[in-house]
Amino acid sequence: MARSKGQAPNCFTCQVRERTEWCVLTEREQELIESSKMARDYLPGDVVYHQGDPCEGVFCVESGLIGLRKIDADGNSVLVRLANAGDTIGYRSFLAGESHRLSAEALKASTVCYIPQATVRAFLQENPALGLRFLQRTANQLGETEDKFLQSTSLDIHARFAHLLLVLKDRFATGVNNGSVTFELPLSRQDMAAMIGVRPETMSRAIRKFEEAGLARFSGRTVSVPSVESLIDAVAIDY
Amino acid sequence: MARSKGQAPNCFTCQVRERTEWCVLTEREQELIESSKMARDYLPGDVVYHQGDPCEGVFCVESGLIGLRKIDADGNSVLVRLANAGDTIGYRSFLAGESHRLSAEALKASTVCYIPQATVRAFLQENPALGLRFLQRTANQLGETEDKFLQSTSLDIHARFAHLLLVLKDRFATGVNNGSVTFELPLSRQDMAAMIGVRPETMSRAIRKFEEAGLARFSGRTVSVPSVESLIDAVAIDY
DNA sequence: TATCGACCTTGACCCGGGTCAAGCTTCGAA
DNA sequence: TTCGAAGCTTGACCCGGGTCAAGGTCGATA
Repeated sequence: MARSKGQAPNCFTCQVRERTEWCVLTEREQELIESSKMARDYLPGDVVYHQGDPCEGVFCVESGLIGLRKIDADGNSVLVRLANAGDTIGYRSFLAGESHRLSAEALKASTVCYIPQATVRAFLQENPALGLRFLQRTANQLGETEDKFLQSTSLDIHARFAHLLLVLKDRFATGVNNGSVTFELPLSRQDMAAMIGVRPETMSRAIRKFEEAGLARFSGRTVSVPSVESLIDAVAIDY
Repeated sequence: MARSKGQAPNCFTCQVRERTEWCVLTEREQELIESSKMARDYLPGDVVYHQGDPCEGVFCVESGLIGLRKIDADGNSVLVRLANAGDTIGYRSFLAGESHRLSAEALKASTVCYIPQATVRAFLQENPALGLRFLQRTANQLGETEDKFLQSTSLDIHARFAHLLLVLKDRFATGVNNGSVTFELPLSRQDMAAMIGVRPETMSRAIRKFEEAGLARFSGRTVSVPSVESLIDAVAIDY
């Protein structure tokens, strides 16, 4: 499981602070966070929190990659969202005043800071800007999630898969060479399958189709997309 | 289309004020809203705003029922959410700083107040409590929408339909007589079909199945559910 | 009162993708 | 170095629900 880190990371030197919701805090408030937060390292597979756990604070990903997943009664796990460095997680449940609806699990080795409930609550009360940043973030995610729902009923599997690849590309591709991209998937096939709402068998078949169509090449977790344009077309066009 | 109302409603006498996010405003702030807002009446079918319209403020439903729908490229319309008296709508796009992603249309005769952008923006900046209320609301909806997505891939049509009926019952049923409920649907079959992600033909067949199974009786837009228990079972059990 | 257009229902057909079963690959542990 | 478990792939089969087409119902308008 997770271990405490040798040298604790520090919010002032945190590489991603500028890109988080917390950047609107004053110097004094940042000091407060610094003194109340706790940082830990997680290895792939380590769990940050379990769905159903009471929500006692929020977590800020300093580095690595965290997967948020829902596990249903039959044990099927669905990857709902990915959290990069800079993302704050667990805040939805915190804000809604519920226990965690999702589990958070490290997909890559990660460092995550824990910020206790009382600290967050106090900041939200006194600094409207922080709440507004979270409000904006939550509103955006709500829109995205609504779209995802609409897509799941209106688009067929191939379109959804193409869309997923485009999203993953934006997130994980380092560079593009005249339309062609290669990147490393941080996900198992099963997770990808669940993300677009299909069975693993169907995911396999979709991958084969994409290879045959020349839309993408898959080798283990490495994907290369010769033409991003074609992928974009595949979202819309039924072939 | 919409007409101005003879006697403008007033936020102080507004029947639903206590149940809205706005109830955290101070007396002075409520006066400000009162002076900057505009109320209108809408008849069924009237449009409050269209998807794609720039978002220039938020709307608060004083009475009636508003449907929020998404219309895709092929003209298919999907009812995404219902807004009762007391609900504020258009705030998601406002908060995310986008144009409206959905259209709002009166399903029953309704009175809706318009609160301009500048007013809302000012309140959010100065009164953290208002932002927190919206934050809580948005966080809840995000959770619900995520669940809806998960259900759309894990539950079959009958389970989803049963679930929809339970939700509509909670919203529109006036009373329950020892397990049996009768209520009036404010929706067309097409809208119900779109809500659970199926075609109208499939909705028809599902209705027939439910009648045959004795789960519910449909007559026009009137539904009666002899046993709420059985409906709840139908969500989980595959029959 | 007749007509038109939405909306709803029903039947027939078909296909996308779920299910089941078998074999393969990979990787970690003994 | 082998073993076993988990994950991935492939094939065969089948069924839920989409699609197409043909009425039916109802309310609004002339």
